[in-house]
Amino acid sequence: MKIESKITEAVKAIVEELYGQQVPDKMVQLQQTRPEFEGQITLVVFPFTKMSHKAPDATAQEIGERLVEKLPDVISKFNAVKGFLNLSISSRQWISLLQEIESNPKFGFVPVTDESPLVMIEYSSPNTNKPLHLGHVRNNLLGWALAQVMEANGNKVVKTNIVNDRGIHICKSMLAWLKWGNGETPETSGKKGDHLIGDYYVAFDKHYRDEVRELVEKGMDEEQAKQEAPLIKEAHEMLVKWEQNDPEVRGLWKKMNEWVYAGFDETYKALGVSFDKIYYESETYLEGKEKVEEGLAKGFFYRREDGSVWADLTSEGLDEKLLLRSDGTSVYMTQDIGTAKLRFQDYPIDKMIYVVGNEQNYHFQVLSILLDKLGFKWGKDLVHFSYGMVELPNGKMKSREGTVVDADDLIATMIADAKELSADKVNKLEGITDEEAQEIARIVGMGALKYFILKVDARKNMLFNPEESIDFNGNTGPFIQYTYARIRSILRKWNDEITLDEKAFEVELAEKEINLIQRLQGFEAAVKQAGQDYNPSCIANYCYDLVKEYNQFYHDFSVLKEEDKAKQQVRLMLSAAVGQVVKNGMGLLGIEVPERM
RNA sequence: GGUCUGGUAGCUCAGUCGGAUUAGAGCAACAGCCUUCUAAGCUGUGGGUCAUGGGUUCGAGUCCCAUCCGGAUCACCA
Repeated sequence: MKIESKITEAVKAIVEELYGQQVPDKMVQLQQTRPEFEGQITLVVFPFTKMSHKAPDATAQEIGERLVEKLPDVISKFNAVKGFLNLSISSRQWISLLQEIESNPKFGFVPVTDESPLVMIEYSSPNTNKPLHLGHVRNNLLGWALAQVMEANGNKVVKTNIVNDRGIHICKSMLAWLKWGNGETPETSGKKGDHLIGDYYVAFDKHYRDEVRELVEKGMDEEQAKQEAPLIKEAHEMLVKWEQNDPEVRGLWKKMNEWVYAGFDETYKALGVSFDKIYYESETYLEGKEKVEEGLAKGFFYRREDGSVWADLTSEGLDEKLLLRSDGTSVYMTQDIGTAKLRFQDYPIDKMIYVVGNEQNYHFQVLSILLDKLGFKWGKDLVHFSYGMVELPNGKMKSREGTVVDADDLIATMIADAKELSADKVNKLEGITDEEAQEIARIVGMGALKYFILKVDARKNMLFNPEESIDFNGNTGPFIQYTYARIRSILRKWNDEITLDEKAFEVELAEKEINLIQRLQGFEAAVKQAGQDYNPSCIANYCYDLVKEYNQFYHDFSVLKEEDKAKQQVRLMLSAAVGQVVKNGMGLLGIEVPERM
């Protein structure tokens, strides 16, 4: 049993004895004692002063005396400062706690059982007309990390992806390829499939803008020119053919999408993300209509004179929302309803989490209400895991202006940088093969990228400076990985020494060591909080704080050889436990930790 | 304009449920530390009106209200 739980229970009993009142757990506020005071755990007694009718310090004194009587093995002494009751915990307690942490490889995780709720997480959700960029990277990393966190909190997790594989944007790429592609394929061009298609999308846009400009020069209104340009008309014709299942168009569409998927798979693999179930919009986009008709029949929605179907959400404080166009075709919202329907057929979903940018906050607010009205039990409290945009120093990323950061380029750059950096430190890594060096560079480069993105609060917009932002010093992934590698190095040399005997329990622990154990214990809370707030960033910051504290401690470690055996064992155990927790924490973020670097 | 969201050091970011006369990291600047398990590290110095004003209370960066500034969104686009 955790030390804090023991204390919490004892305090509750004492308060009842002394003041005759039962108090809830959360009224017993325990925190780490400030370094300038004696003790390790502090009870905040202010909440109890109203019951005791005594001054804060008198109340603290009173509770302290009873605590020592009640838990003599746990609390060695106490002191009261104002309303703060500082408790000194015996070394024996700390060391057995350490032992618990070290011996449990799943420390901090709640096991998943048959009764666990099923959480579905949708993330990534790319369009198939262009390669992934930095914004997608943030989405993918957050989605993956969140899936890990939810699982660590004892949920069954299904990771899903809805691929937007149809629509006018795909037709643009297809058309451009037909016109100017000369049958180019990923094989003949040597380009990754998604980049190849992306290039044709750009080509379309360029020619299209030329056409629009020409029309405007001839005196046409710009809005009209955008509608009338031959290329866009042709693209629309292609879309109509696609919807009519024209074999030729469908064949081309299929072929080009396969190229894109092959490209995406490479990027996903490099990012270390995967999915349990992929949905394609081409297969789900018609599904929503049925549900809308159902809602119409039940009177949730209404039809206007022109035939379009709307939901009136003004009573919810929102606007009216279009669900079916006047020509009967579906819109974005309808498709999401359809996808929800299919998903619920496939899985007994208890909770649905959508990892989608904050630009769609309104959309998901509406979707939640609509799904609820349509009878999805998880609709009302679906979670829109809404993350902020990634900004560049000169503003936002805009594909049209060429200010996007391509995911594949970024990954390659990070790994190359890591390799270059480690080349300077090559003296440390004598005797490793090129393959090993490459693998370490991959782990470190990706670690830097992932940590950089995940350490920031997901909700906030973040700034990404390609030149300066990613650093391998300071609060970074490599710093944490480096510490892990050093711990592994220590353990490789000393591993046999970790066999805690009875004598070790008598070791007097230094302040720093106790702080570290307390921090290790805090991992559980960090995981729990990340699950509650749907926010992986607190895990990242936890890992950093832990490693930072360990690193400071590490400098006193050199006396190890001269220390007595028992103290060595405790310290090695402490290192092992830190390594373990770091590995668990980074694992939740999808960041690998290297054995050496 | 309505709704949502953010504002903490020159820059990028933490800050748990409201807790301790002194709000933390990193980067950048300056000064130290490599015969001892990895210096991608450690130690020190300087740098703050927690946007502004009010309120709630034993106590506010944290909660409430107002104001200022930024961002998103409010399509028969996805």
